[in-house]
Amino acid sequence: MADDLLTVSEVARRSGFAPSALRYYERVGLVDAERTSGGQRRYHRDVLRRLAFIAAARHVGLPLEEIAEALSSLPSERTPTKADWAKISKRWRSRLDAEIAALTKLRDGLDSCIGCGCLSLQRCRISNPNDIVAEEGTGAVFWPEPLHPDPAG
Amino acid sequence: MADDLLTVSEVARRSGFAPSALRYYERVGLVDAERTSGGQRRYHRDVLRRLAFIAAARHVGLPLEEIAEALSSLPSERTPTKADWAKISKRWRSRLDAEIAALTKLRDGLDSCIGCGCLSLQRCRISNPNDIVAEEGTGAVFWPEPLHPDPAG
DNA sequence: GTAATAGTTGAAGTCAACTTCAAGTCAAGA
DNA sequence: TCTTGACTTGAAGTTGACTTCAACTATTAC
Repeated sequence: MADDLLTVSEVARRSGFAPSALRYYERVGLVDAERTSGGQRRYHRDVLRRLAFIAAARHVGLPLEEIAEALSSLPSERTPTKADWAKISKRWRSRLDAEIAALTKLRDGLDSCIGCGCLSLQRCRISNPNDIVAEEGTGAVFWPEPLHPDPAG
Repeated sequence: MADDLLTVSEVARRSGFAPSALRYYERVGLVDAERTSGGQRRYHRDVLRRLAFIAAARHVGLPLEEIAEALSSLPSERTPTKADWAKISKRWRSRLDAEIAALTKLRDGLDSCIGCGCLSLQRCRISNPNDIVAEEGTGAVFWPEPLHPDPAG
């Protein structure tokens, strides 16, 4: 432990992820680790930053695949620099902005729907996603785009 | 079809949900339907409003269970009134506000984390959820509360 | 050296939210 | 009446993100 590498339980404790999750993340390529001669994992400190990023993204419901894609822009050999992280930050800002916008739209739409008393299903934005346009045969929907993946695949 | 009840395919078309999803929602108690003498489903128009609400909530990643709980405050027999929906709207406003706040915090935290150059893992909010407090033995995390369910149950 | 604790693997299980399938039944128009 | 398309069911399959298990091996403290 005088070494600056971390054991799996230490990483688990400090990242908040279960060891089984860490192994899973390694399997799918989200993080990696060195091995001792005996085959046990030893993590670089950098992994904590990666895991914090993963936790943040998971927390708001983003799928691992998307997270992996973002992280793939980080260099694997050297410790990522500020510029490396800035690139991810920039890309994610618009992603998060979109999510925030969708939620705001839902919240305000819900409010205005109730507030305006338009319970007739005729022109209410929230209560009438496909209904009006159904006559026109379009599949157009009120929502901007699917922000979360279809859980059923 | 002169009747004011809707067939499953019509509801599917107008709500955007697949028939199999509608059956599933019925099984778990999110929607209900009458039956013809032959056992086929016939939906009241009200179901479209319910389904629009479900679609909206699913769209932003909320789990069916939470949606079911919200909908359970609606009367099952009579058509829900403005006041009924207002109750849901009110409860959900704070839920959505929390979600929006979390995303905003993440977005701004990500920005400031990169912006401030604090890549030392010492005091960066986003990069350091558990790490600092780990020494104090707390499991405290930067994030306000889990907004999305653990996919692994 | 030895016990206790921590770690390893692969396979299988779990959960939500559905979809797909097979085998059949219903409803509506010509 | 009869055919065609819509509908029914229960059971099993799917996906993502893990967890749990069993059987075993490493590391560490004493």
